[in-house]
Amino acid sequence: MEKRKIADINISVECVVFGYDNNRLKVLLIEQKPPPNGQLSIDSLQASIPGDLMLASESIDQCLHRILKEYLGAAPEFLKQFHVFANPSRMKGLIDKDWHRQFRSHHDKPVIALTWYALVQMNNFNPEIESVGAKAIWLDIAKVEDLVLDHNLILKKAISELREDLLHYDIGLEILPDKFTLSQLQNLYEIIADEQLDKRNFRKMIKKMDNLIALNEKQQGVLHKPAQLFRYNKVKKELM
Amino acid sequence: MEKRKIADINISVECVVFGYDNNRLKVLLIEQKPPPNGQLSIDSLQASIPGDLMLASESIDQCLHRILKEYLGAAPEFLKQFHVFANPSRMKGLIDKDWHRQFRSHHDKPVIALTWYALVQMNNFNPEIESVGAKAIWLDIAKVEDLVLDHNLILKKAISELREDLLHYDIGLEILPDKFTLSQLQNLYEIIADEQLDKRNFRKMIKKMDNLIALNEKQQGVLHKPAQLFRYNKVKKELM
DNA sequence: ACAAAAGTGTTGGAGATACACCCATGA
DNA sequence: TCATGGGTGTATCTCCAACACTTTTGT
Repeated sequence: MEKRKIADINISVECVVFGYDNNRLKVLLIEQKPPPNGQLSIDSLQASIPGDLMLASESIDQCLHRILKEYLGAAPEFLKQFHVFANPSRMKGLIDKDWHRQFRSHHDKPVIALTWYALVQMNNFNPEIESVGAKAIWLDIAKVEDLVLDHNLILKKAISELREDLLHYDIGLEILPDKFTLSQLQNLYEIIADEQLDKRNFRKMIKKMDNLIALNEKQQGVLHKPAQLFRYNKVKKELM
Repeated sequence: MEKRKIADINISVECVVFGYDNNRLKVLLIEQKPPPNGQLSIDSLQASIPGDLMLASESIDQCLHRILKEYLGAAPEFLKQFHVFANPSRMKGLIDKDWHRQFRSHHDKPVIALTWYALVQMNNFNPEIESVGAKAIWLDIAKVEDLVLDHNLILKKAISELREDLLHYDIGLEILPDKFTLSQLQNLYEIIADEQLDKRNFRKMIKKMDNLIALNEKQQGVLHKPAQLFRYNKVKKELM
């Protein structure tokens, strides 16, 4: 084989984590804290999607789980890889390069990002704690502003992937609290599908699911007729 | 940031190229020729999917196009990225390692494969020529045997991806010759979907496509009633 | 005339859509 | 008693699936 120079690049793993609370679809974002040594040239710190470069000691999967452990405390059950971001211009601007040097690596190697999205029940995870050097926050997806690098694009693509997956997986099982009302479930579907649904038709549709269980229990403390609570009968499904 | 060792890996780009001929779905495979210096420890050379490591001088896209140029002579119009193969065991066996050292790189770094599939009109490409050090052949997908590394898995995943995409893209437009009969089109759909279709229902379905044009032309030299020929009205579609 | 594939419509059923009123609770 | 969201059934329409015979050509 002729002599040739193989590309020297880094791999990053990024995971868009979705949660649901108070009738809003939320995404987990990381705000880095400026380091004490103060070498930082970035004025206003933009938030990022949880992620990191893959380390020499780990596989892709291990890297993904390390990231989730760090920011969520544990790995969610629902994880799906959805895209590769390899556009050379994804880390072009000076601010992006500063951010990357500061929080990821001093190398200037190109980075190819492998991206997953995760669905979590927000009450089972408590990332509101501040971890070392970073703060995790849940933000309404409608209120996300400028993120670092191409993370807005990654988020956008994750949402569109989630939308496509809406009818293929039991999204509600993964993201709703253990007990929920049918209106909550419908609201979740409406947010993800980005369209209004007819209440009666929606109920006909979801009542075909045989893993949806009606409980002998009702909402409490609401200003109207209390809704019946439901839960999912959790059956493990295989993801690819 | 603490000191930490970033993973040192290589990226490979692999492209499963599908063609259609004589009522058979075909895939382009590469048979490497043993090099003259004879350092090869591999007895029977297995075929591989066209691909290569990404080089330092190129982007992912450039790498993909270099590979397609080398084996096809040109880049197909339809290209879709479909998966990332990063399982550490994908290059585990001794034969795999030998093959990789011989034809890809002497490094023993882990390789993450980014995979595309392509659809081509076989009569517009002529890869039957022998390029330097390798021979390209079209093989009926039903007759593919052992490939190198995890390329059987990559092919299998490509086929299942193609199957899922069958109803979302005009597969026939990309892969059939310019003029074709409705029976050819139906046969193509049947091979990909792996099920028999009803002729009348199929025609009802595909005649909804407004980019399918009936020609004033018929098949020639067949032993039965000659079929009408059709073509697609090519309208550029955007892939993601 | 025969062999071989081309070409062509209708019907029934399932599933999706559209739509409006009464109910239970807390304030 | 009022405000709020919870809960329910029917009629229509659209789409899909099943199904068989006639036509045109070459030999």
